Amino acid sequence: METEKRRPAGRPRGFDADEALERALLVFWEHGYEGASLATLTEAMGISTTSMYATFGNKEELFRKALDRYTEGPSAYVTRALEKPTAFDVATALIAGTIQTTTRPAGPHGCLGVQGALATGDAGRGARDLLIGWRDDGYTTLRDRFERAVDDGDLPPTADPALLARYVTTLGYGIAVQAASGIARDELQEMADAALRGWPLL
Amino acid sequence: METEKRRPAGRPRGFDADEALERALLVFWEHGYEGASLATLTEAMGISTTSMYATFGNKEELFRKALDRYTEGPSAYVTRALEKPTAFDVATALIAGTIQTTTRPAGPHGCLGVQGALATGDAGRGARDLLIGWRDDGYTTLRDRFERAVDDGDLPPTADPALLARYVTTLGYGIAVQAASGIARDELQEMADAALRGWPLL
DNA sequence: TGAGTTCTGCATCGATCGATGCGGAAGTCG
DNA sequence: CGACTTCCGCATCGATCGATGCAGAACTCA
Repeated sequence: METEKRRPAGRPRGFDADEALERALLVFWEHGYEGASLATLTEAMGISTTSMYATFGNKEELFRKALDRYTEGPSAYVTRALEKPTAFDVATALIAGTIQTTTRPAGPHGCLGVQGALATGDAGRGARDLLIGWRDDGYTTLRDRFERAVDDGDLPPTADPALLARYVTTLGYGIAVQAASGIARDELQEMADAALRGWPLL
Repeated sequence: METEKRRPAGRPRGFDADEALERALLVFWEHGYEGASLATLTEAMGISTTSMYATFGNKEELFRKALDRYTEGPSAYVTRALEKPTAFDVATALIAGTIQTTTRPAGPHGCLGVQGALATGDAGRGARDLLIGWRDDGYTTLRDRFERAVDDGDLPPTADPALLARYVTTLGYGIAVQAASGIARDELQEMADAALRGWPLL
């Protein structure tokens, strides 16, 4: 196979698409899908609307790609947390990661997966449904992880993986809302420590 | 004082302002501040934009009044919950009320105070800040209630009222997000029961 | 009845929304 | 070089945004 990177014919792109997407992600994260206008987005990305449409398709596709980048970037703590050895460690790392990510001193407060498009008009329905699916994927993955923990004997047989996953995600979404309101990181972490003290809620 | 209701001079209003506000509330609740256009609002209210502006001021004022109506209507369970005899009863009633209100079979799912304007553009900043204040008021009132519970000996002296209030509100916001995603009422209630099993988180 | 007040239907405002057409610039090829 | 491909700056599209001017309708007063 040709690993050789041949430059494609035609005029090369005058900007870094990855960096432009990162800028777009930050705008969507801070203002939400509907609150982020094309003008605001393209200005932050440093490109014209023409280049944006040529490179990313349209606003909804741009949002979709920004969400993917969010999942693999700021939200990568989720994947790492799921690999922790015990269910308790998973839950603890998940909540800690949520708090860290939603209260970064530099960068938007809150979670893109929550505030990106929670309630929208017709124009934002695509983004809203996309985020509903995104959140549901997170829940399902976490539930599966807890089911495995029951099978492994890490969690007692009486534990309810679906309930535990619902609890942890609920806590995470609630933290995201608190963070969007500007609540401090330390206060949220103290609360979260207490919230997981009764784990696994039996 | 004159209790006699004199009809004001001039042409009387051709619609019920209270009912129009209720309709507007439902639209804001479902689509959020930015997602609710004037056209959508006035169509649901059954009046013209002229009448809307004459009666309610502008879109932001309309939202403000809709939020007040929300507080005294669908969200009135908060006031009732705070009057419960014990802190545990307060927390339980608060969460149960949240679940009931955010998952009404008829009517929008979720909480206006959360999804009304969580992340917005410049145009929605007023509504966003209004809701931040609304949520903060709820937190403060709840914290005060828990402080009273400590003073009364209802909660142990080691209990942290601020932490408990932060926990209950976080749970409530998380439930609101789950409800906006369409999660069923029963599942949320089971989860909430388990979440309050460790009360008061010591 | 006539003066004064208020409400409403219609038309429309400038601004912004997301999205596109076009022609020239900037490259890779033979 | 000349042919071909791609990208970008500029202008602009129709639709919708929130908001208003105006004239007449509908009412209370004296």
